[in-house]
Amino acid sequence: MVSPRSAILPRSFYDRDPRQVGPDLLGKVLVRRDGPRLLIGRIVEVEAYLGAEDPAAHASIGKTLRNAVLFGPPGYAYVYFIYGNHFCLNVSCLPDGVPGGILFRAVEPIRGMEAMFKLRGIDKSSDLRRLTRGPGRLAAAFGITRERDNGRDLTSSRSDLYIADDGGPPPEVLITKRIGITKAADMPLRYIVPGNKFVSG
DNA sequence: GGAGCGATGTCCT
DNA sequence: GGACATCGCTCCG
Repeated sequence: MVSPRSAILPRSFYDRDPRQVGPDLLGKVLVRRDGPRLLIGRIVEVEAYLGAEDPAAHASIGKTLRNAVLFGPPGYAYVYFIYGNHFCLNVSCLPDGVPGGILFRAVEPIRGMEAMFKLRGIDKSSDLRRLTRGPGRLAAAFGITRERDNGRDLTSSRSDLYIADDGGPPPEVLITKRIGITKAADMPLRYIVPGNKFVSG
C-alpha cells in the first residue's frame, strides 16, 4: 500500500475501451514489490492501442503467441521485447476475446529511487529524468521483464506488480498523437500530464 | 540540445 | 528476411 487511502485498481477499471482507460490511468501509481522494498512511480504518460482498426497495435494482425495477453481478460500485463534491447509494459483492456491495451511510457519516481538507479545500471548523480522517462527505461527501472511479468495479474495485492489510486487529485490530461511508431501515426491516442518533466518526446 | 545511427532479440510472413 | 510501441552514443553546433 502506498498510503492508507490507496486502493488497487479493480479489474472493472480495465474492462473498458483503452481510450477511456488511458486518461484515467494518469495520476495513478505503479507499484513494484522488490523483496522488502517498494518501487513506486506516478503515471504521467501512456498510449492506447486498439484492435484490428489500429494498424500500429500488435493486436491488429490477429492473435498470436506473443500478443495473446491483449486478447485475454482485462487487467493483465503484456510485456514484449523490442529492438533487441528493451522491454515495454502494457496492461490489457476490454473483455476476454476483445483485444486492446495501454502502453506505459513514463512515470515520475516517488519511492525506491535508489533501487531504480541500480536496476537501470546508472549512477545516482545522473539526471533523475533518465530513470523512468520512456517505456524502455521505465520497464528497466521497475525490473520488468517478459519472463517475470508477462501475463501477470495487475489487480491483485498479492502480485509483485500492481496499479493503485493513492488518493491524489486527478491531473490535467492532454491528448496528442502517439510517438515512435510508423503506422497510424496520426491517431490521437497518447495521454500525458502537460508540463510534467518525465513525459518523453 | 538535436540529428543521425548502430546495437541487437524475437516474432511473423 | 525484414520489421520493430527504443535507447544511448557520437558528432555538430
